[in-house]
Amino acid sequence: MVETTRRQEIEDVASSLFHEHGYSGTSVRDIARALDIQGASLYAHVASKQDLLWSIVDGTAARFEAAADAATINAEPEAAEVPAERLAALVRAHVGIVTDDIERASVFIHEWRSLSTERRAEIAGRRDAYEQRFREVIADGVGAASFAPVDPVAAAAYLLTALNGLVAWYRPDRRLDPAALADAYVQLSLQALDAGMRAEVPG
Amino acid sequence: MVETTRRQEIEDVASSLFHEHGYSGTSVRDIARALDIQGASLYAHVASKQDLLWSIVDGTAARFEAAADAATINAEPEAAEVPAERLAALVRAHVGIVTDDIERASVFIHEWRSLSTERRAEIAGRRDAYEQRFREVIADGVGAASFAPVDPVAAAAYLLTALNGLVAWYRPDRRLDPAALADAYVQLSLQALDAGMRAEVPG
DNA sequence: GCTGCGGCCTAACGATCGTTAGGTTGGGAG
DNA sequence: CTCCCAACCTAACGATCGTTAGGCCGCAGC
Repeated sequence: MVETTRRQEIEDVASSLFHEHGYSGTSVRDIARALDIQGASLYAHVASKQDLLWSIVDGTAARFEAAADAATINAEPEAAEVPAERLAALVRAHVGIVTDDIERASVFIHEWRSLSTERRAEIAGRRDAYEQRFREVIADGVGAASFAPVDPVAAAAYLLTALNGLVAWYRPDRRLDPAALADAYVQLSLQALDAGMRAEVPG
Repeated sequence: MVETTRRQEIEDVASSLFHEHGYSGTSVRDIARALDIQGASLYAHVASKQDLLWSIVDGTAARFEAAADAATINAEPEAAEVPAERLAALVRAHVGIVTDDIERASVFIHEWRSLSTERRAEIAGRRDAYEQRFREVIADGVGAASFAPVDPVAAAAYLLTALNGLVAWYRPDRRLDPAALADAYVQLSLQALDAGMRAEVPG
């Protein structure tokens, strides 16, 4: 059986509602109603509505970061030197986190702006550091002429917003399961940088 | 001199605030404060807060549709048959509308979910029809083997969310003006479908 | 059998929400 | 000079907001 604490249930329900109606579009009483309890009863488990948002955003940020860490480390040593391989691993990791829990990912991607000033600043920094990983791989690939010459900042933003856009349309179904989706998104992302044949015909 | 009605001013201010804090995160009194008037005074110009959102969303939807119409018509006749050219025109038109008024575009892209049920349904339909244009061009290109074999639904969603993602990060500056940005985004989008060399080496 | 406690309750607080009602002002048209 | 009308005002409405205070209940451990 699955051990699910009440706090986790609350965060699940909150993620779902924040995903559907946004943070300011969701009231504490809305969350409570979905759990069949009174609004005030939530405060036995949660310090504030902000605290709830922070738990979801911070936890999801950590999962993105951990997945990116794993993607850059676990590859075979020689693959770590090929920009296309490194980028493919980053894209696959990102898509994996998104499809694994669309609602939490959506809250992280869209609702972090509703955080308090200091927390919003922290998340902004962590997001920038995360995006920097993409910029560096792209810049490496451009430098090695295995990618087409593109502005790494614009290209990284292009790729990441495309991946994040998944939360706006993807729903798990049989026609396109998460594995096939990840394959398609890796293919599109590598091709966007004109990777693939370039690596084989240098000069 | 520019003829600016009070109603337009209000919509400008509302677009800016909806863009920054979201529809439910913005109060009528917030909008009024930015105009240096009282909240209740807004109702001399606006039927309701929802009406304001609808004006912005509906108007921006119309601008996207008109730009896509123009992009598919005004090209030279022979270019209209080349999927890569048609897609490039669609991408350039879309990026143009976004960069021309980031705030309104952002409200259209993100806040249409806050519309009332019937209006949300209408916009959902128009968005789907708009996305369908991308799907058809992609399917044509795949069928003609000028694009790599990809799922047109996933590819169209990938492209459109990448373009829409502009509102999350792009700010007009000198380093990357709208024209250069559009060029970069057209390049990335065409390459994502592996267009370009394929058209030259058929079979 | 008592204690502790997680989990939930009702009642209420001050603030803010979208919106309505009714009145005042200033400048342009007849 | 008079009239009109867009633009804005103050005051207030009922509803809902996030949150606090204080109490009740059932169950596990000593």
